[in-house]
Amino acid sequence: MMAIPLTIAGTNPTRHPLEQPILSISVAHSNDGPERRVDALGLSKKIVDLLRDEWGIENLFPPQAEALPSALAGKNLMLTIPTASGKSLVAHLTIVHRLTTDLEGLRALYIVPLKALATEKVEELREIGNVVGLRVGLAIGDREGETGSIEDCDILVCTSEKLDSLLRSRSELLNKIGIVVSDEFHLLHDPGRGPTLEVLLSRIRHQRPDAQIIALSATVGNCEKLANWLNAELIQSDWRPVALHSGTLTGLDVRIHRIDGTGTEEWPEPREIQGRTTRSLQAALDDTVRVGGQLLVFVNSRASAQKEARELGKHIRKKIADQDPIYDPDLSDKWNDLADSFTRREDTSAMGGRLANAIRGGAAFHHAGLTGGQRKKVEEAFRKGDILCIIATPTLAQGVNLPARRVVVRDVRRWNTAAGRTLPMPVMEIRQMMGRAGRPKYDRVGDAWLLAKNKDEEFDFVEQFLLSDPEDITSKLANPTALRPEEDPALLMHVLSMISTGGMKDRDSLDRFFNKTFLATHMDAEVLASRIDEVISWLAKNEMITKEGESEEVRKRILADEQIELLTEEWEDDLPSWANSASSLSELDIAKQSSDSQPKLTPRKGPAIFGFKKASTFEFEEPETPELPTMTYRATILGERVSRLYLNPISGRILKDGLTLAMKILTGENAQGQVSPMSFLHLVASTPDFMPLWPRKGDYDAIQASLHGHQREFLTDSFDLDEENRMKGVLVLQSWIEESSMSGIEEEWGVQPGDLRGRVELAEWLLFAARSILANDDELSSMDNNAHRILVESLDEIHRRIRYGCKADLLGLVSLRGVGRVRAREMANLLGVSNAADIAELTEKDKSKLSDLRGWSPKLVENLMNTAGRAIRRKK
DNA sequence: TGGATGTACTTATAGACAGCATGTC
DNA sequence: CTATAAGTACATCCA
Repeated sequence: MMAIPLTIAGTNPTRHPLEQPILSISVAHSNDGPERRVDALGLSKKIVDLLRDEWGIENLFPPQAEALPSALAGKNLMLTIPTASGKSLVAHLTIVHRLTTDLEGLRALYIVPLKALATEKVEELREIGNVVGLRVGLAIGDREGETGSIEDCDILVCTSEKLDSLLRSRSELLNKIGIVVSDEFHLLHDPGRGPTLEVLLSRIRHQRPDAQIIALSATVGNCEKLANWLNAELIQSDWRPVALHSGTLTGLDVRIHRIDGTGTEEWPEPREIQGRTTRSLQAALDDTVRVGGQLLVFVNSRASAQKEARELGKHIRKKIADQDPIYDPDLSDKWNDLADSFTRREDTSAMGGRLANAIRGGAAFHHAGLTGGQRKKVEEAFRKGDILCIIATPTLAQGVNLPARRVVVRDVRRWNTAAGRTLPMPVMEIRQMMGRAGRPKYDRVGDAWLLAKNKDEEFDFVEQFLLSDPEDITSKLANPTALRPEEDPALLMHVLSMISTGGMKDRDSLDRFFNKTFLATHMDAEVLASRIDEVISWLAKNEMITKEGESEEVRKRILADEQIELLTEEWEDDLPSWANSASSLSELDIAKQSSDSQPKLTPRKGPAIFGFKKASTFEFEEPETPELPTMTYRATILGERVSRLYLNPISGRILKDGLTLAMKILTGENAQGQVSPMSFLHLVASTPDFMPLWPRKGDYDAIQASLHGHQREFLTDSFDLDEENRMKGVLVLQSWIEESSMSGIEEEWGVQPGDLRGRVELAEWLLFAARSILANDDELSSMDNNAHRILVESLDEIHRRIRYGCKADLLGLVSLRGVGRVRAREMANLLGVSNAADIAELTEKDKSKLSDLRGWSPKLVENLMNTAGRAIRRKK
């Protein structure tokens, strides 16, 4: 039962200039489709009651009605329907129903791409899980939630990376998994993060072939292919509970070119909104507020978001001052209160000030330069209807659910650093932004307009973004243009993880595993095999794994599997089903076997036989011969550490080399070098897991000076083209641990609060990783036990300094609850205290001195002394 | 006089996952 | 490799 969306795309014969819109109506479902009543699905009464009484749901939307019977029956499912049309309800109901009936005692995984989404899903699932006694746990990077919740819960909501990471130390986590939901499944396409999801799903299906998979995805070009890979029934629909009128805004002219909805909508006439032609956004805002709605504007840079927010805020203030009836003057007070909350003492960033300014006019901007807290406040204010408009970068579209009556997409192109120019954004992303228009339960229809400069551009936009299909999704697990294994970090990372903690310790197993990934559906098997060989050889050369020789046991297994294969003739299938995967061989495997007792390799043909071509600047290596299928591997201590720390193996290598050099410096073997906090910051900033910062024109002098002045302290000599960008990161982190204020760093380096926060977190993670690699390395500790101990302690110290953003003398204070870098410094300066014991023994005079400080109440001082007292007792 | 508008030139470019163990100002 | 818009400094216009 597959819903094929019917798209009527009629075009005007005189298409240009566009006097009439190009028509495209999507109608996906008729009303006499599958049963739509919730109480007819056989769900438990408790669930039906909750849906009716708490969530107000008695009837399903057509796509839900279509998907649920299969889902409840346990079939794999791929759902590609627009956001806000109730995808997750299908997943939620399937989970709670099956876990309380046929899958009782088993568990469910709900995989999402963003931490914020994880939190949102946990809340939804808890509500429904509570009524049937299912516990919901959360596993994301910064918070393990309630202790033990990962083991104890029935439903685990997690980010893909966190789950991948958890499986490296607790693979038994999968043992009781009965259902896996993969939300925002189209992210498989993302070069940075898609491979993790791909490997994760492959691994789950390998280990739990019977587990039900539910993939929730935005509309993509090749959804059949993806569904096929997942062995899933495809349900595809453009149906939306709130109709989406997508069109263009050219000057003041609004034309709708596409409607997605229930299929019963009327076609709106082209119209002209009121305002000035050169101020389209202001006109759009006025028009939106006039009908009582809110506006969401998408732009392609942070600066643009801030500028438009500033100007729209100013526009609104002016309208209110002019007593324009569109704008309610009473809102101003609310806006001022909200704005004040962004400029309190603790929040004195230039960014907070700009945000507050815009908010005084009822508009706000939203992008990743804001801190998590600032972003959340903006989202909250918009959701409550307190502010009228958000101008955002595209993040907002793929994050938490934040719909608006109307969306205007101002920019459809985006700067691409790799290409060095702007590129049109993917159709899918544009559609996701536009899809934010229309609030369920409040709006009958949502409008989404692409802002065009003229008719020409309007015509292009319609063709390119409104009427064309979204792009195909391809695997990013291997980089087709890579020349060296280093250019395939995803493959490096996941091959290492398979060997080290994934239980695949021979070449044949690896081959089988990767033959079942999505990558294998569109990469030549021989190319893939030689890529894996190259990666294995890199890992061996870099001391992450060792080759343990050929295994007779593996040889027997291969032969046995071949027998089964021949008997069942499964190999005729292009895509053998996962249930049989454990005993099926691809044609390649068979070709590699010979009939005599010892399996021998047949050399692979074709240009890819030597895999990565070596760039001439790198040392020439002997041509690689393909690995024997029976070759076995073992992870080294370093390899295992790197895998568990979730590091890119290249980062692991850089850290290990840097630490080795540091040891040599400490033992005197290397007399030129020096080890300082800068050494460690530079080391972690040199890894590919660290994200550099873009220097501004004026930063280069300071960066160059440091690059030369601190040369002796560097533990790694990366010849990276972006070493200046990395050095900027180092200098910003340096300012942070020297206790520069947020606004100071912002001023000096042009780094926004969210960016600083991000780099601090990265450095914290990588310093921890460095410490962990060092502490577990026998080779290094045997060089000199004392030097080793000193080095571990220095890494510890710099790790804590980064975490708290302070100099070393405050570390005894900031470890106390309620004390951060600012309070610690104030106390140290005023009273000369340096640890919990000092604080516990404050005299009355000290206490009153402290209370006199701005922001210090007597109550705060009292609490602090109690905390210090408890900390001391705990130590004893 | 102050705000809005225009011109020529320079400058900058979206985002966010991972360890570990508990709490900022 | 074919961009685009914000920011800056300064000029001009208008109520």
